Amino acid sequence: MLMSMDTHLLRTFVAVLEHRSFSRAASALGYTQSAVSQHIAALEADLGARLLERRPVAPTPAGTRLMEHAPALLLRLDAARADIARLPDARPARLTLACSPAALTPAVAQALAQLHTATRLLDAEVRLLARESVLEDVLTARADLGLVDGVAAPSDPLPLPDLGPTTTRAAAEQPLAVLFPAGHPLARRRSVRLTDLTQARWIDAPDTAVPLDRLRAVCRTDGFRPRIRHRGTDLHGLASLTAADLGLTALPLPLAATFPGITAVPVEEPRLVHRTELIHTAHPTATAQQLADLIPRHGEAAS
Amino acid sequence: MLMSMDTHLLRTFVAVLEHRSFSRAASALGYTQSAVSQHIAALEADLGARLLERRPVAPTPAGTRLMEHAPALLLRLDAARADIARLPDARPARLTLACSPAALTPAVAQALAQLHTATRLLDAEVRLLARESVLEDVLTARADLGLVDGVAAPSDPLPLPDLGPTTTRAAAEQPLAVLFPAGHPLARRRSVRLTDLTQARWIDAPDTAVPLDRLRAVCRTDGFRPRIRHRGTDLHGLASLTAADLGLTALPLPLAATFPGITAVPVEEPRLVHRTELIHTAHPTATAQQLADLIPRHGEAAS
DNA sequence: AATCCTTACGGTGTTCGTAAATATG
DNA sequence: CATATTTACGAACACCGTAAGGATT
Repeated sequence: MLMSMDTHLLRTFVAVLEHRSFSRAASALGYTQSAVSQHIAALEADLGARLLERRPVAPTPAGTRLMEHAPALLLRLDAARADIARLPDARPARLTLACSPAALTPAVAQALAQLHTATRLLDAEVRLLARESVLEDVLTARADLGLVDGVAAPSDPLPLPDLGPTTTRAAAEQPLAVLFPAGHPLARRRSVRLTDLTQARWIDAPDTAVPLDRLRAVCRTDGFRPRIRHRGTDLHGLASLTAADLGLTALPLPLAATFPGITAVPVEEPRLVHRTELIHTAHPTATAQQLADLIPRHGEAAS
Repeated sequence: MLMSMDTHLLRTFVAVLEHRSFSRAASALGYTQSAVSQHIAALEADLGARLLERRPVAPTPAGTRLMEHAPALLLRLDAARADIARLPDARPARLTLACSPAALTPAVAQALAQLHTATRLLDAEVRLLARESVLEDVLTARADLGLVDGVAAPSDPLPLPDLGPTTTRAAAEQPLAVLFPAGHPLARRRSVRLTDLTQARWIDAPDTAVPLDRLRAVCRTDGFRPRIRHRGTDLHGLASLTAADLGLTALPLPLAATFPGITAVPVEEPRLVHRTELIHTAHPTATAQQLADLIPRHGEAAS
C-alpha cells in the first residue's frame, strides 16, 4: 500500500494547499473530491504523519516541511520533461525571451532587433514576468532565454536558486539608486548610504529587482520594513507610488532617472550594483544561442 | 497510459545506468528483469523519446538529459521524506556529524568534546566523506550536521548546490597554501601566485577541498590540468603524493604545514581563503543545534 | 441545514512475475 | 550458442468515481 511518494500525490498536495480546499483542488485538477481525499490519505500513510488540518485546510508542521520541498520537486520534474521534449525537434521559429522588470535594457532590445534583421526571424516573443518566474520559465522551456536582474556586490553573481542545470552570464551592471520624491530632503544629496535608510519608509516590490528581504540580507540588518507592497512588473507605477511619497524604492540609476517626479540618488554604501544576468538551459536552442551572443556581456559565471 | 514520470521509473532508470545493465539493476532493486524492462519502456513512452541504448546499455542524448535531473530529484525526494521523518521523534541520543576531509579542525573536535562532557552524550559519530557527499548526508538525515570546506574569496560563501532547504554558516577561514615537495625550487618563496602555476603539474583530488575545476573557475583559466587523480578523503596520502613530486596540491596552510616532506607556501594572488562551513537543515535537532553553537563562527549567511 | 471531507465499494486499468520469444555478440 | 532484453499473458493490486456516511459551522 505504501507507494514511494508518487508525484501525483505531491501535485494534489500542493494544489490543496494552494486552494485551501480539497474540493476546489479536485475540480482544478480534474479529479473528484474523493480522489483528492484518497491522495492526501495515501501521502499521509506513506510518510507516517498528518500533513493537513481540515476545516479549515491548513498545513501541519509536517505539511509545512513537505511544502518546502514539493514545489521545487515538481518544477524540476517539469524541467526534466521540458529538457527532453525540446531535444529532437526541428526548431520552431519562435524565440521566447523571459525578462524580469528592469532587465529589458536598450542593449537587449537592440540585440533582438539585430537578430530579427539578421535571420528574418519569423516570430519572437518577450514575456515580462516577476523575477521569480523567469528561471521557472527557462527551466520548463516556456522561454528559450531569460534575463533576471537584482542587486549584488560588484561582479558577484545573483543568488539564484539552483533548480536545474542552467548557465548564467552577467549581461550588465549598473549603479544602484534610491528613488526619492522630487522634494524629499535627501533628494539633493549626491549619494546615500543604504544603512542610513533602514528605518525609512519603503515600498516592498517582491516581483522586481530589489525585494526588501534582499536588501536586508545584503545589508545584514532587519530594517527596511515595508510600508506598502507593490506586486507586478509595472515599474512606472512603482515609481509613481514613490513620487506620491508612499515610500522609497531602489532601482538601477539609468532607469530611475527617467521617471517624472522622482530624484534618483546613487547608493554609495554598501558597495552594490544592479546586475542583469542572462540565463539559458545547459543546452540552448540555436537561435537562443544566437541571441545570447548578441547580448553584451559583463563578466562570466556558470552553474 | 501516460503516467506522470513516476518516481519508481526514475529510480530504476538511474539504477540501470549505474549498473549498465537491466538485469543487474533489477536484482539490485528487488525486481524482475522484465519489470525493469517495462519501467524503461513506460518512461520512454511517457517522454516520447528513447532513453537508453541496449547492449551495451548506454544513455541516448535524451537519456543523458534525464540523467542531469534524475539523481537530484531522487535526492530531494529522500530529503523531503527525511525532513518529515525526523520531525516528531523523541530524539535518539546519537549525533552524527558529516565532514569533508579538511573540515575536521581542532576547534570542531573540541566542540564535540565539550558537548560530550556537558550532556553526557551517549553516542556521537563522525563520518568523513567526500565533499560532495556531506550535503547529501545532511539532507537525507544520515547526518545531523555537516562541515564542508573549500576555497572562496575572503568572506564569500562556498558555492554549494541548492538541493533543499539548508542553513549555512562560516565556521572558519584559513589561508590557502600550495604544497611543494621539500626540495622544490619554489618552496623557498614566502608566497606564490596561483596564476603562475596554471601550467604546473597538479594532482586532482576531487573529493577534497580543492578540486582542480574549482581552481580553474576561481582563477578564470583553463590551466591546472591534472597529472594524476586522487580519490578519497586521505589527506595524508595526498600529501605524500606531492612529497614524491607527483604533482602539486592546495590545502589550508595550518594543516599543510603538518605534513612531512612538504613545504607549504601561502597563496598570495588571487586573494583566496580556505573556508569551512557548517551546514544543517532548516530545522535542526536540539543536540545538533547545541553542537552547532559550540563550533566557533566566522561570519554569517543562510540559504 | 448546508457544506465539506471521509469511507465503502465496485469496475477499470495498471503492475508485477512467469515463461516463452527474440535479438545481439 | 550464450547472454541479455523484449513480449505475452494472467493474477493481484491500485486508482478513480459513485454514493453513502460523518463531521463541522
